Amino acid sequence: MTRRKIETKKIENTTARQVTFSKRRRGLFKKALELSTLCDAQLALVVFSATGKLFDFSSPSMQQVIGRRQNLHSKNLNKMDQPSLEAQIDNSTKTMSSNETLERTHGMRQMIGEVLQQLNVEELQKLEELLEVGLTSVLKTKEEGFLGEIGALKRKEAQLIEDNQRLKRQMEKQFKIKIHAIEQGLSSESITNICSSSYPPQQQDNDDTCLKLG
Amino acid sequence: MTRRKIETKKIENTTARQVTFSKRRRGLFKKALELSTLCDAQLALVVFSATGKLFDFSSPSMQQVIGRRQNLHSKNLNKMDQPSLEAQIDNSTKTMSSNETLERTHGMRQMIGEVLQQLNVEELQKLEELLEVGLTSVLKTKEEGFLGEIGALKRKEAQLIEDNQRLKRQMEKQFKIKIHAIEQGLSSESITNICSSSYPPQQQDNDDTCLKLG
DNA sequence: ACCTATTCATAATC
DNA sequence: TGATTATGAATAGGT
Repeated sequence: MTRRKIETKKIENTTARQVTFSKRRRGLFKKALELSTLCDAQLALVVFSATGKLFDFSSPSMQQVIGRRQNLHSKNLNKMDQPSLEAQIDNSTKTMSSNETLERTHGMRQMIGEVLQQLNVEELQKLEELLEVGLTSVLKTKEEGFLGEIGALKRKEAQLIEDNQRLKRQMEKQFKIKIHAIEQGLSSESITNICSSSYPPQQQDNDDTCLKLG
Repeated sequence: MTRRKIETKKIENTTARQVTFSKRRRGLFKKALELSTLCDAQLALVVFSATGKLFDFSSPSMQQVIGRRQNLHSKNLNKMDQPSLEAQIDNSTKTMSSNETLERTHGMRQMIGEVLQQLNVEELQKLEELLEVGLTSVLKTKEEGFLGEIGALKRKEAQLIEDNQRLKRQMEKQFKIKIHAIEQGLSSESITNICSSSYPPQQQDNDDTCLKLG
């Protein structure tokens, strides 16, 4: 917002967008740090660039800030319908007689959210087995589905990138041929069978495109 | 940063701190929104004021952004080796700044074994249910993360398709220019049917693009 | 909540 | 990338 005002809309030019992203990201993280420092606030900031790179900052730990928010959130949900995690633990503690145990269990309640957040897939699966919960196969299936979709999209992306590069190379060739033809004073052979083309998919999966000339 | 520069340190005066918090919080959220809009970035911002009030913003959903980050995180952890649950808790403890939380978490870790020993069957069953609920919520977060990743890939794909189309249009222009140049020196018959296209589908999804020249 | 005097952030440019 | 700079924004201190 300086040499000229800019409207708050997606920047279409890719390189300009990346440059702006870098600059503004730095600015944003600086401001975030300042806010948390100056005002003693807890803060978590997570940013994914359009290219998929991760940037984050938090104070104190990401787990704590995110966890704190999720606790609040589940409390609010609790007011409405189903009993929250919290309520369930409270309920389970009612049967305990010893204050000591009660307090410990209270601590466990807080711990559960934080610890579970940190488990990776393997450990979650181990825990599931340990608890003899029968969810594993279902969840695995679901997860595999996501992984499959992501894999497919990535392959598609790779193909499109390849196509882009090919198109660019072809454009270069076209230029050269054109220049050559013009320089040579245009012999007819030079353009015989000059074109056979097929194009990458446009919308769904396959879409053939033919250049109409003349 | 205006009538006078301010040093980046906690503002001791309470009211001044609150005023600054309000002003800067607005600024920060505005910048965050701008970054996500201008640069097509995924972004999550969570702020707790010193008084405990929550402010947040995210694009797309908080679950998607946070989940995407956590998926990445556990992916990275998996690349190295399999840190035990214990090791992860130790590790996470290191990142915590608050002594209170640190001690609490430490205590909780020790507690796991002890408490579990003391629980009766009924309590164990309740804990089991509880953990199941916790697991479900964590896995939900994980799923949301996949959705975030899928969304990002789809945008990327759309962008690439757009680029492809633009390149195609440019190529078409080049052909026309070239043909025009040629027409000026050649009979029109010589360029009749100059273009024949073939579309050999190569893979499953995407056609290859190939111009045969000269 | 509103007002500036300043400092800061950053779009355009190279 | 990394600098430079002109300019628009954010905001500290004051009312």
